[in-house]
Amino acid sequence: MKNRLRVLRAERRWSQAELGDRVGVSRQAINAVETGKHDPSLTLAFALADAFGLKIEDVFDPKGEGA
Amino acid sequence: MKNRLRVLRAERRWSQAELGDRVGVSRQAINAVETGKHDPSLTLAFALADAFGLKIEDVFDPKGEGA
DNA sequence: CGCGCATGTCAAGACAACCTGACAAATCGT
DNA sequence: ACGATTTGTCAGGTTGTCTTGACATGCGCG
Repeated sequence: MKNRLRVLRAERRWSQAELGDRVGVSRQAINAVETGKHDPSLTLAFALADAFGLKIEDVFDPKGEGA
Repeated sequence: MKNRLRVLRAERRWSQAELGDRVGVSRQAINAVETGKHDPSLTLAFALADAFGLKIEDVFDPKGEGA
């Protein structure tokens, strides 16, 4: 599962810790998703998309090019 | 996490087992998501949305009214 | 009635997604 | 150079997602 967290976060100048606070998870959880170690839960994926004002499909990519 | 699986499945006349086959999980996993016992993984959520030709946001609702 | 199919549910287990707490290394501002 | 922040990572533990296998129920069909 690819994601655009690092870019989206950089655009807003948010640290991993700040994003974690905003969506209600630990900074380690953000790091693990961002570096591809975990896939997020659906709940967390919704929270992350919402934090950036985007759709899940605009943040996460299940493969390479889908939509 | 609410979802429209039962309706979408009924529209296509698919059993839980058939949907499970289509997305690559057991029928019990489909049942558990459909009856609200589990939230699906993000990977499964993408697979389910894809099976219906919809976006995740059109199948799952994190609460009541979001987008 | 007897059969097949769909659904709901339980149990036991494997593994993934989270947590807290800690430590090291790179970067940034002053 | 120094201190503060950020990121990456590890350990150990809890909870959630999914698996197989099993059993009961309801429903339509012959």
